[in-house]
Amino acid sequence: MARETKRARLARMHEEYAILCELIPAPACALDFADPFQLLVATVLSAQTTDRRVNTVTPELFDRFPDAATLGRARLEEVEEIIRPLGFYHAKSRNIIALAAQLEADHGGVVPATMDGLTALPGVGRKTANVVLGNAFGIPGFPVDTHVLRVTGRLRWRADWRDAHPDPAKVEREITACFPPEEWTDLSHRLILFGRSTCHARKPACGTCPLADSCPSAA
DNA sequence: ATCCCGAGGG
DNA sequence: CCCTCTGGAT
Repeated sequence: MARETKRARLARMHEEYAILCELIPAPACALDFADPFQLLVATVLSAQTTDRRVNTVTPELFDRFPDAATLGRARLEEVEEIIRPLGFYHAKSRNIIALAAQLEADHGGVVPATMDGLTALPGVGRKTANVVLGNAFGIPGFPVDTHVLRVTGRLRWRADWRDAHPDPAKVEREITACFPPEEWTDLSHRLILFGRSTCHARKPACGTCPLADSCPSAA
């Protein structure tokens, strides 16, 4: 196959995104918290876990520790007990307590609506920050997680698709340059769901994949 | 077995 | 660049 021109690749990206929009009808955020603080904590907890399981522990967690002031002063063991089913519970408990304490100290418990403010908090990287910015504040962002890295690589949506360990921030810049800001959050979400449901890490379901026709990596 | 909407640390 | 943190669902 001849080398794809930049223009052709951009057209393919938009076509494939349109197909994903049909494939995944409801792009609602699974972590649906109106309160930015609770969304932030829930998003931190969702690392290496499913949103469904996070939602099983958050009612009790936020019933006891509804805000930064209370969670920041929580006993470690008490938090551990509540979030134990998530796995990584020891590290995560320390993380969210430290996060809440820092948030209380630096911002009076109010979640900052900026990338710099969010990523300065312990346990918050660009991925988490972008999720919070998008879902709590309506600020366009493109969360890049392992699914997004894998899927954009396989689809060759980025120039460095050969790189086994791409820089997430670089991927974020590269992909957002190809879509209007109002589509970033939705695009990321759909790529993640697509990666989970079809474009698996080890055994991608190319046989039933709706993008197989145009995917350069399809088996 | 395989995977789960990461981030910090060495 | 690697590693670790962890339990539950499928």
